[in-house]
Amino acid sequence: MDKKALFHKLVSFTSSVHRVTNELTLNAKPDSVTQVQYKILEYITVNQPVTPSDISDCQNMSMPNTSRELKKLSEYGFIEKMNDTEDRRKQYIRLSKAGEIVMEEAFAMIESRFLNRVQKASEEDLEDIERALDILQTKLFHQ
Amino acid sequence: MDKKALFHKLVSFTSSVHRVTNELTLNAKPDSVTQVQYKILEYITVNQPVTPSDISDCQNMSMPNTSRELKKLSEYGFIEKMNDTEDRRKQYIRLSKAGEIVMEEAFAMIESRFLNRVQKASEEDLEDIERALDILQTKLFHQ
DNA sequence: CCCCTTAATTATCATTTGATAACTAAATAG
DNA sequence: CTATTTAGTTATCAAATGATAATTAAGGGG
Repeated sequence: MDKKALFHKLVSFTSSVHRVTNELTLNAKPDSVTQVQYKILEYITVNQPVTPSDISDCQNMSMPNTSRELKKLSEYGFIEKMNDTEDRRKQYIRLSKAGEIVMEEAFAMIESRFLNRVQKASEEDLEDIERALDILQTKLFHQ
Repeated sequence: MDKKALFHKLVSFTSSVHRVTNELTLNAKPDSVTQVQYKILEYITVNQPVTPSDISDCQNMSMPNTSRELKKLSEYGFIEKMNDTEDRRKQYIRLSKAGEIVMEEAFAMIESRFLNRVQKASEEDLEDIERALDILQTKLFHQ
């Protein structure tokens, strides 16, 4: 296998993924939060509960900036902070009820655009897509 | 096929793609350009020649901002603008020699990280990956 | 020709994001 | 018990990005 060719295929693939992700999520984000804040909310939604350090690592932003954005999200009422009972330096962050509602709305919009995109796909196509997602997830985009 | 389940699979998949892309491209970008400028260079690299309007559409940034960043990239000597001979409003943009060198370096770094990531993959795995990329590209992330 | 549209530019301003230093408080190692 | 490390915060500044209005120049339809 020509790994160089595979690499180039990956490059144009990721570029497509980014473009389509942009299309699907366009304006899905509520106006009340910025792009970075939305990314944080998305991360929390999928991984909650998370600590500020987790967010800092995974979104690669510095702790001070992470802390600032979390403070805003907390002020807007989209997240809740809880202290760890064992290590009192740590916090656990979850979506609040309002945060859940906001993210459900965003995801509903994204989902409807996704459905639109696969509208014409046959049952077989969908199964191919699912298999392909699984393969790439486990063999290439793991961890 | 449960499309809702497929959608959720897609969500975590795209999140993985973004995470891995971040890992692979971390610090690959030359310090001389900003994140947005690098994204533009990447887009030009893969799709050249492109017009400012193409860039504006695909990176969804406004024309004024696109124009500003292209001007900077041009001043830095990374791109070249050529006029369309038929429609003299249009421009075609390509990487300059310097731009090619810079992007080759960036891609070399990304590629070596990619190779590292698929180091342990068998020949069969690689073929699976390639097939999966093709399937998703044509059936889901097309256009 | 005139009007409307398209492609791109310039200028300007507000907002977001990134980076850094200095700090508090709790845990942990010696 | 002290020193160091870890988790998180606050404040502040600089830079990057986004948004908008006004402009130039060319193409296209009537």
